[in-house]
Amino acid sequence: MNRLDISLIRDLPPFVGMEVVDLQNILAQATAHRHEKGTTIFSESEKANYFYLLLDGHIRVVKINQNGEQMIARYISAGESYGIAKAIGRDTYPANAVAAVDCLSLAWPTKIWDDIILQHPNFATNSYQTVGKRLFETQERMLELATAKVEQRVANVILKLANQTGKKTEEGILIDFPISRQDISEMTGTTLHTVSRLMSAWEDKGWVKSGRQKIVLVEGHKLMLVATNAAD
Amino acid sequence: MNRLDISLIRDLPPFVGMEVVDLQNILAQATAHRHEKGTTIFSESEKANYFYLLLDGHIRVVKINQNGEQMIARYISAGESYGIAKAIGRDTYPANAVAAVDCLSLAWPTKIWDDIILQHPNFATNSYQTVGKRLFETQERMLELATAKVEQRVANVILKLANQTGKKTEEGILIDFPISRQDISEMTGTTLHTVSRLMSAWEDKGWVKSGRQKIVLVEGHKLMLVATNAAD
DNA sequence: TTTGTTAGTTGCGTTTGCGCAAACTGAATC
DNA sequence: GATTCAGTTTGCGCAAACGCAACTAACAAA
Repeated sequence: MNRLDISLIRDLPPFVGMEVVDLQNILAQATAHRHEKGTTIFSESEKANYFYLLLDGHIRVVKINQNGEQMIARYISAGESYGIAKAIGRDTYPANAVAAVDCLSLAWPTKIWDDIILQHPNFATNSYQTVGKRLFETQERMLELATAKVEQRVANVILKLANQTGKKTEEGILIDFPISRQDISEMTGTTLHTVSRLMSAWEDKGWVKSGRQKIVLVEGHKLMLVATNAAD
Repeated sequence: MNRLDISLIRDLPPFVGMEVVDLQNILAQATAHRHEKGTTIFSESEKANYFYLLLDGHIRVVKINQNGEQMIARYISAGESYGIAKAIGRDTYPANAVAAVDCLSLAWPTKIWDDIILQHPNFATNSYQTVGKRLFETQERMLELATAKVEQRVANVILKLANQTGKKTEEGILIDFPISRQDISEMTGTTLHTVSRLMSAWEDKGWVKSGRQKIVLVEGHKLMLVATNAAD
C-alpha cells in the first residue's frame, strides 16, 4: 500500500489544527479507494464497516422505497465525509451511496471511529456539526417539498447545485458533473417529463442552457424569482 | 426553587447507568418550566440559551417558510430531549417549538452542555443517537413526501401517531393529544380540506372515529393497506 | 341562554402535474 | 457509416388534489 501524504487532508475542516503526528497516525489507518462512475459504494441497512472521506468526485446519496422509486437525499462533494454511521449512532448505513463520477475516497474501518473521536475532539465536533447541518438541510428541503410548487423546487435545486459545484464558463455557471432530468426529478419529487418541460421553457427564455446531462445557469436571478414564487 | 427528585430522570435513556451523585449534580443545574398549551417555547434562529427535556406533554416542532406556510417537522413526547442545538453544532434553534398541550420540561443552560457531554459519555452518545434518529426519520419522511400519494401519507401519519402516542380505549387506539385536520395536513404537505375528505371517507367505512381535534384508530390494518399503496 | 369562535364538512370548478406514447438527438460501439 | 442506446422532448388526455365558498357542529365566553 502507498504512503498517503498528509497534504491530502491537512486543510480539510475535520482535520484543521491537528498535529502532524496525529495526521500521519490517522492517515496510516486509512486506505484509498477508487469508485468508478455509477458504482454503488454502499447500500442502505448494510453493515457500516467503513466510513469515508471524499477526496475527489461527486457522490449521490439515494433512498429507495418499496416500489423502487427513489429520491436523491443529497450530493457529497470533495472534502466531505460520508458513511459516518457511528456519528448518528447506527451500525448500518442509512442510505445508498453511488458514485456520480469517478471518485477517490479515503476509508477507515468503522471500528476505529470511537478511538478517533476520543483522541481528536476537533474531528468529533466537526462530525456532529456535519450531521447537524444535514439534518437542518433535510428539514428545509422537506418544508419546501411540502409547501412549494414543482416549478419553484426545480429552480431551487438548480440554483443550489450551481452554487455548490458550479464552474464559471463563458456561457454561465456550469454544474460540474453529469446530471440528468431524471436526477433533477428525483431531487424534487417530480417526474423527468415535468423537469424537461420546465427546463425547455427556461431554455427558450435564455435563462439556462442545457444538453445531455449538462446544465448551465445563464440568468441566475431569473431562476431566483421563480424559486421565490414570483407568481404573486 | 424546589429540589427536583432524581426519580424524574433516572430511568430515561440519556441518564441510565448514571451514578446518583451525577444525577443529583445534573438535576441541581436544571430548572423546571411549565409551558401552557399553545405557547411558543422557542423560535427558529433564536439564540439557543437552553436545552430541554420534556417530562410531560407533547411538543410540536414546526418550520415556517417566507409565505407563512408551515410544516410540522415532528412531535416530541415525554422523555425526549429537545432544543439541543449544541448537539448539531449550532448556537441557534433550528425550528420552532410549540406546546401542543400543557407541558412540563426541565431546562439547562446551553453553556453547560459541553461540560455535561464531557463528563457523561452516555449522555453524549444518547444525544447524538437522538439526532441521528431524527435525521433518518426526516429523510424517510422526505422520501415518502416525494414518492407517495396524499392518501398514503395521511394514512401513514395517523398510524405513526397512534403507534407512538396511542392510548387503548374501547373504541380503538386514541391519539393522546388534541390534533386537528390542519395539523395532519401540515405533517403531510396537503390541505386541511383534503385531510377532512379522506378522514370522512374512512369514518364512513368504520376505519377511524374522529371528532374535534380527536382521532381514534379503529381498524389499523385497513389504514395499513392504504399506506402501503393497496391501489395496485 | 346567547353569542362568538374555532374546527370540521362538503360541493363544485379549476389547475397542476402526471402518465402514456411517440418521436427525436447525440454519443458510443461495432 | 450503420446501429444501438440512453437521455430528452413534446403532444394529448386525465386524475388527483387544490382553492373557494358556503354551511354545520362543537365548544367557550359573556
